[in-house]
Amino acid sequence: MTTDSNIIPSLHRRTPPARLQHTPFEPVCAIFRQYLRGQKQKFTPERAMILDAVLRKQGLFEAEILVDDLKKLGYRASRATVYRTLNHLQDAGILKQVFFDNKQSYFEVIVGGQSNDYLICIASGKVIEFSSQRLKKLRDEICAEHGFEPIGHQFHIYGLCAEGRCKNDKK
Amino acid sequence: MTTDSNIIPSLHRRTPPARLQHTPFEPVCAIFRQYLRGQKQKFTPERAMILDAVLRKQGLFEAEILVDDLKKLGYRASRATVYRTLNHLQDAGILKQVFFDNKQSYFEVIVGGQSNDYLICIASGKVIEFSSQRLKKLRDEICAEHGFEPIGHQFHIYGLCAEGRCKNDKK
DNA sequence: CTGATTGCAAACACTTTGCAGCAGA
DNA sequence: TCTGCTGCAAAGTGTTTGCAATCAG
Repeated sequence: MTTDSNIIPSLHRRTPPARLQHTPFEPVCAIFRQYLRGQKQKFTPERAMILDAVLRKQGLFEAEILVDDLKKLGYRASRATVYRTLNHLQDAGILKQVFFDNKQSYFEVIVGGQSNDYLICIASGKVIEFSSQRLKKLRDEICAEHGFEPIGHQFHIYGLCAEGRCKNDKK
Repeated sequence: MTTDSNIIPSLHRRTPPARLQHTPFEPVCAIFRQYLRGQKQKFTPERAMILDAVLRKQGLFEAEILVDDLKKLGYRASRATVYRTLNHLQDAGILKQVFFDNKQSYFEVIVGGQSNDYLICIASGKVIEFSSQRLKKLRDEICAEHGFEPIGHQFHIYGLCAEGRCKNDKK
């Protein structure tokens, strides 16, 4: 009860330095553990570390960035494990995968299942997140018209932000 | 004026069989030629064949499928040329690239710049296209609120279609 | 103790690129 | 003729997978 070992599995695997110094996360951790239990899967230190790193992110992030983040945090987890865990977190309903381009995909913490929408500036690359009740309502109406049961959605608007408009004046 | 050679460049390049048997397309061809002219690029037989194949598609299609289509049509164009031409068609405003997953991207003829939206069944894989004026209006309102100038958008709703709902009853 | 998990590196699949030869304008 | 285009195959990239060693429950 004194160490965090009752929450986080012992973190000694093949490499020593990796270590979670704190109780990594709040109720999300519980969600993940419950999900894993249901799948007869294990809550390993690697998974704990990855979840911790994920929960530090704001908005969208790439898998590769997360790999770097882990290194910077002093955690150790192979690229393969990161990818595998991201998929699990998605299945657990904690993350959502988002597609913008054909190079890579992005992830976003959703936890509750809320979905965010984006304005993406094609000039500056800036991504503005927004959330709209009207959009959700419209979505449900459209689904109803098509006998479709919505689970999630993504709404990406491509264009120019104020800044991008300036940068792009040549065009 | 009797042969189509005044529209389509001679189709003899390295391999003989490839040949466009007909005037391949309507005004879209003109759009593409004009675009190419503006870019000091050439309207080659390969590009004509690819445009022809593209205009036969309905809805979304993958680049790889198009490569196959070309073979089936008796046209010959290397994979590289197909990919390069798809990019040009996109720049010309004839095609739009769409991202659903991290495996590949999809294309869709837009020609006018209209954008379609999709209901995607996560169980059956079915994709229902729809178009909504209300959505476009809402989009513009949202952009206005954020000082954003919209150029295009994609709206993907994930969920279960009637058929998918049945298939998915186990869940 | 035993099945699940990890790390590594090889495998993958889609897409892009370098280059030498060919061809549209 | 002079750019620009094509095909080929090699290179790129993000992601997945096979496998032996290792660990969580």
